Amino acid sequence: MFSEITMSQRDVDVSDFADAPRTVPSLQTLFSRQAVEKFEGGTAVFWEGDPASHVFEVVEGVLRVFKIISEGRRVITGFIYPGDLLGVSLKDHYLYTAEAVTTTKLRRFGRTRFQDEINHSPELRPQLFARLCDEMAAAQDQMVLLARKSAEERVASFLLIIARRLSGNRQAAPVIEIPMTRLDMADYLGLTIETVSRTMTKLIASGVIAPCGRHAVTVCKLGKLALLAGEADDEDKHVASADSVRRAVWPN
Amino acid sequence: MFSEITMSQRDVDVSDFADAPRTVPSLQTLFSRQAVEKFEGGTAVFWEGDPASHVFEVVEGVLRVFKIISEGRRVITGFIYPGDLLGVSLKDHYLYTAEAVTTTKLRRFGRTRFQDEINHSPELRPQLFARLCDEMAAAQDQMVLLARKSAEERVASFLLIIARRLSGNRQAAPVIEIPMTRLDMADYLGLTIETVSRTMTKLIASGVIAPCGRHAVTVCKLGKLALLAGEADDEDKHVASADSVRRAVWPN
DNA sequence: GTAATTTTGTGACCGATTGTAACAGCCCGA
DNA sequence: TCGGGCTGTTACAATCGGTCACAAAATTAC
Repeated sequence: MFSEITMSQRDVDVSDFADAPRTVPSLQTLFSRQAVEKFEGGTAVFWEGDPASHVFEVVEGVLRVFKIISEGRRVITGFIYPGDLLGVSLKDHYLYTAEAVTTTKLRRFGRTRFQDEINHSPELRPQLFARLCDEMAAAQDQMVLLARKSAEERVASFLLIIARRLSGNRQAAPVIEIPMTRLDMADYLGLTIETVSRTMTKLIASGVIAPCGRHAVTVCKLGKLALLAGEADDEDKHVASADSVRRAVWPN
Repeated sequence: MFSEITMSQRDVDVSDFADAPRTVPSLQTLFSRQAVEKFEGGTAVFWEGDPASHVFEVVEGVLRVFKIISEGRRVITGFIYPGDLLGVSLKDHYLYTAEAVTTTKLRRFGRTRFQDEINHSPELRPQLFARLCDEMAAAQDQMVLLARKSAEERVASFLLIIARRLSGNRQAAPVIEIPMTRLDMADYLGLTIETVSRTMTKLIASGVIAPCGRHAVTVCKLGKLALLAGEADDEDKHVASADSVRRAVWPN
């Protein structure tokens, strides 16, 4: 049984698929033969509790992945972008609902067949593993955000997260597309729409970002944004890693 | 590169190690040859940012795994119990600090050698995968807790979580040992020690739990506790899974 | 193209949780 | 056995974000 996981591509190079038809198999090549399916915005791909029959690769569009707890409280655990995998799981049932935010194109793969392919390929396995691990790291960052960050820090963090997603994961792009609604942002950040709205207004007023239509902003002061997001404590961490005194010794 | 993950045993049967010396290799057998190391309470096993040199198996005791963000804000992402793995990662550096809560006994394994063993064993791989997936599911539950649950729901959820850990994962034991401090609980639940204290007092006053020494409580009304934890919405989820109309069709 | 509906923005007020502080209880060593 | 330090508890005030209400803008429907 697989646990339910959503995996982002992150550091996997997509180019080796486009350029080299018969070199090292990648997770992209695995899906490339499958038909592309289209989901309109607001449509569910699968629901929490459904039998976990397939694994998906996002070709185009953005999805939200969420859980509902009693009486309309919703928690979005992540947004899924092109190149990401969706529904990778060892469990028999999906642990969350996946819904298209924008019109989305997906490729589908039978769960059992997917597992077989992964198990039999020494090249694919580490790729899947790396994605799992990245996903776990992202989940931990999200826990930090939800547990200890202020409303302003959360919104700033969110903007940085999607900025990095858009611009091939490195160096945030100047213009950030925000396809999701304020309610999506709120449910992702553990806030209300009003607070998200107010905080966005505040960030605009302080000149950190500038509105760019309804569903996009321009980042004016990237450094300030990163500072507001609470990412300014890297010195401590490097000191920690360099401090060999505090490191555990290996008696073996 | 591996992401940083902490893995719990959950549904892995430990007995096959004790009873059958030479049958299917398990993650336990992998570590069983390694020397046991002892860490006093409050001692760090490794620090966030340290080179990720080893993977650990907890033999005895409880550990906390946490990240620090600027000026003393700490987030505990998980507690590690006997049978759990610690520090499994594809990254070069640990993503969090691991510290003994109580006096702890660990077995250590070189990261590279661990990866090799996993890669070469078709039996071990799914076990590790299953743990990763369980860990991911737990992380998502934690996100739900931090994003949308009230102080009372969080504390109730916490009590249930550790109750299930203690009693072999099924059916909470009547007496729950709580080896961690209020500060640990607070940093795990995204609250302050005062709120944790007040909420515990409230749960005691309402007769849901009863104090049992300083670091343990007796669960008097398990059903009420589960209710307070916000776990009473399973009907909805089963309805969702049965409703095949809403399920995505497979055009292939 | 206009109306209906949804989404977003903004203000006033409210409430849960936090911060501050004082105190009580426990553990440990002197 | 007696402090000293740490952990935990309780009370009260402060605050951040939530709730409520409504207006404006955007999107969709007709």
